[in-house]
Amino acid sequence: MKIYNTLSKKKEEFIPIEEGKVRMYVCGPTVYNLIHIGNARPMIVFDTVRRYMEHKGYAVNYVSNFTDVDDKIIKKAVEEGVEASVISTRYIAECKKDMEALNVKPATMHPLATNEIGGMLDMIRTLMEKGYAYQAEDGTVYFRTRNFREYGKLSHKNLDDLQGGNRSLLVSGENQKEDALDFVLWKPKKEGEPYWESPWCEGRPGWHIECSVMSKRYLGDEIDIHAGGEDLVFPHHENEIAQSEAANGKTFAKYWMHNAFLNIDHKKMSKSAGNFFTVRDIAGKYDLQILRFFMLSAHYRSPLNFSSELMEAAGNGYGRILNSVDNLNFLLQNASGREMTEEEKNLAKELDGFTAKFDEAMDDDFNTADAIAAIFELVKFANTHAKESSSAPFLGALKGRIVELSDICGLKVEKKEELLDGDIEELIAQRQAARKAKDFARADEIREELLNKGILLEDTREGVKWKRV
RNA sequence: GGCGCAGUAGCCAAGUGGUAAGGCAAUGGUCUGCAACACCAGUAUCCACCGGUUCAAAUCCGGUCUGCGCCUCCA
Repeated sequence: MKIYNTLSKKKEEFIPIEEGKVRMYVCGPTVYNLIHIGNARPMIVFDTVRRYMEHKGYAVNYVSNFTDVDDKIIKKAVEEGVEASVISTRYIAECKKDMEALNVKPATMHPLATNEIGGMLDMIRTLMEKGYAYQAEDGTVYFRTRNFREYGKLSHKNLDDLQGGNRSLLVSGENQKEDALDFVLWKPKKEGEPYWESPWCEGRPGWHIECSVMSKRYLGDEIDIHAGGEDLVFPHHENEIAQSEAANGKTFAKYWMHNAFLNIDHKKMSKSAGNFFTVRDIAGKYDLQILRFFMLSAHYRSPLNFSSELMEAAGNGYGRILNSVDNLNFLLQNASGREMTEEEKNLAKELDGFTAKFDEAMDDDFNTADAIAAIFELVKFANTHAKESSSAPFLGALKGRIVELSDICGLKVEKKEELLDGDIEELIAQRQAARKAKDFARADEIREELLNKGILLEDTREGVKWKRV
């Protein structure tokens, strides 16, 4: 299995630190509002990475935080006149609802920054003892960036270039810093803000320290994979590396994975530009499984544009898979339980070819677009070979394989059993009678009536099928 | 200004040295009372443009144009 590592800018063979186990940390959202569809991309992508690794037999310890102390949360709390924790608790609950609807598995552990303050104080203390941090007059604790020799190794930036780019910082009043590149580990509280006691001042942690601490606590000093959106490469992940490696004296993470952005009108989403959708907005218009399918239909390291046209197309494509499974279920209802014929046995053997293509795609840095192509080829194979006369074991094998591969992508392809209302069954029977009597006008009238109730009829060789639309 | 990514059919999107996957849309056909679903068929002599390397390039190198991202909170 190969993974593109931002650190080396190359695809590298994945070798876990501990055989059979994967320790993985994914930076989670700041919970000051409903999550937007851009937040959903890393959730979906890295959930799929996790599912594939589990499919390959790894025990994955997957940790993803919620940042629940932050300026934006405090601002919202002030606006509503409530405690910051009221805001964060509310949006963590809403985020979990969205994740479930996206079929994103809960992490092994979802730590909260505010529960980890003690660990942050310990790490900051260690950094100060080692000379990597210092306290300014106002109590702020800064990381001494120049002391970490490898600073810039992830984002491939040169310290002097950064110095130039940040020139404005030097004159913006942060002159208590020794160096413009230094970043905050701990900052003093402002009036009305949540705060914690510390050896330096009553205050709260900087943004970067929480991930270093939570990763260390739940996964250890060295982990296999650290992941997040590409905008986190600098400064967030770069700073995490500096803090963790300076404090622990060990390599922080072996593989760094970053997803590209989800764009709207080929531009990054932003509230000010007005091109901004929450996951909840989209859920009102589409099944969120379609959003998941849409995101996996492109490579995670490529920018992906979002539009209603593309969602329609994705919905149609995803519907093709659902339709195939639905058809197999329909055939299975009356299929013979006899053994597979020789011909069926030979066809069943071909199923492994689709799995091989799927695995090959996923092994190559999680090429979900290619993996989904393999599922489509499998769907076509199933549609071509599944017949009314097929045996139940054969049909079951076809369906099982589609469901298995789709499930690795986190795509639900089997509809729940739904019972028809007695009225609707009666209408279908009336339409069949009308058709038999060649009263097609009446038959079409009934079909139209059912369509208006959201029931779409299909007359197949095997009988009348229906589905909700 | 510095660093980096991308440009493949109407649309989306794989493919990174050996002669263009897959999906959506559209067309013709089979099936159907008609539809829908499904299946079959054809559909890019060519991968932004210009030059170069090679027996061979969409794939490597150089340049041009265009779009985007990071350097500041951000998935």
